[in-house]
Amino acid sequence: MNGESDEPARRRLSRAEAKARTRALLLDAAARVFARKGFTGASVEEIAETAGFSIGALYSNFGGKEALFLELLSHRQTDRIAEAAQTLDRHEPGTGEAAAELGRLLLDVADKDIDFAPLQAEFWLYAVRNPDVLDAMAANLRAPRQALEGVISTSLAQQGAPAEVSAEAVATVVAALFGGLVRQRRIDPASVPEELFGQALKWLFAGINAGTAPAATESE
Amino acid sequence: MNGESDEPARRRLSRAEAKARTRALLLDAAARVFARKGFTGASVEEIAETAGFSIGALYSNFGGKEALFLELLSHRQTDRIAEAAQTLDRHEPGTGEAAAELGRLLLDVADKDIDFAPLQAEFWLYAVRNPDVLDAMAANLRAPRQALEGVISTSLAQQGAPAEVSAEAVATVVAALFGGLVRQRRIDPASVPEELFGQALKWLFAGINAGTAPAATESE
DNA sequence: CTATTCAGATAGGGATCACTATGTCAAACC
DNA sequence: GGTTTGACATAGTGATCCCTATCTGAATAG
Repeated sequence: MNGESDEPARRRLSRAEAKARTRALLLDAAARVFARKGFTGASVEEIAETAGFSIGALYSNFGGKEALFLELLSHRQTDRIAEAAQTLDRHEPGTGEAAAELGRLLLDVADKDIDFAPLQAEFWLYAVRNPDVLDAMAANLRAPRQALEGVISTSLAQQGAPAEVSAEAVATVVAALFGGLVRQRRIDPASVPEELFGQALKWLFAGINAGTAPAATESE
Repeated sequence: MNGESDEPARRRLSRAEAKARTRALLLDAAARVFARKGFTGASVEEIAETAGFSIGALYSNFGGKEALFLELLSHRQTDRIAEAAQTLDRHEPGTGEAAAELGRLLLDVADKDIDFAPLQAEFWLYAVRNPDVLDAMAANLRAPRQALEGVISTSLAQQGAPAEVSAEAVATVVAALFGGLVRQRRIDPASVPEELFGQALKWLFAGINAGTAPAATESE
């Protein structure tokens, strides 16, 4: 956009910089307020106030409450899944290291980032209630899901898992388990100790490999 | 068609019977509307109208919108978990029969009972946002969770699983996986085929049994 | 049959909400 | 330096919502 912007020491923010900053602050505030009050429960006034701006600033940067929410839905949805994929990439799954690190990740998501899970739940509810948004959401999720799938596919090959085992299926199971455990931990933390997620993954991968040799009752 | 329990041949409903009927109809309508619009998004007018009554009828039977919601939260929360436990009780887990039946149960919950998962999500969000309700919800979930735990405990013993494996942990994993897969199927049905839940459980239980012999790096 | 009770209907009040019209002041431009 | 532009603030509007006060008519009681 700008051709001659090489000035390092700029004390005052330019117009575009200031606008970008307010946009980002409004998005952060919106994420917090939507997570705490829900989409319908959140008011644009509270969002603007939380960000330190007025309602006018919000409507100057976004089309409205729904547009602001959809912006979050599109861009803040999938960070944590990619994180899990990277963690699995660094260590081989089925080992104690990967299990321990994934346990820590689950605690981070469930306990530290307390707005994350409720916001995801709001996204899911909104998508389920608005079919057009649902398609967009499924499309957004496909990329990080495939990243996870790739990592899992590699691991399965390394471990000598049966060829019939679909990496996509395993990725879906891992993601569903992660989300389910995060939610359960918010209700009853004691029932989801730090090691549980890693332990479950150990069981899962061990079971996949164990399925190679023995004659199963079913042929699929 | 008359109830033979009390007075035979009563064509008109007594006062108490009519009131109980109205209450039940209002609760059904509330479950539908809350699931489709969310707690804040649902209006008492729409709930009353859906049930075929007026706003006055609603306030004559319940303390208000929140009381109505909490009544649902307390009584309609845990039916499906108990169902899963019964299914697991009829067949041994790890077998094809149990897997197939649980797959069918998941499809029922995800596809047929389209209001179930959104309503559960609303319950979860409300509980997360209201700590006192959260405790009550955790207490409500404990009973069916222990039923599931009991079934799993028996199965683990039958299969000769390692003694260190906690039935509570496995029950938590199974429940979290179930919920996670139901939600994922609502977003992208193709990614959660009918057999996936049963397949994942097969893997899980096979992995638990496989874990008997080898020396694990961790021990707790 | 008359009186009483009460489930449910109706109407309205007070508050909140999303959004808009308009104003203001500093940055960008000539 | 004067003009224009545009980011953000302020005030107001119509709609909606939860809840309450009041009313009606039928089921119960005497």
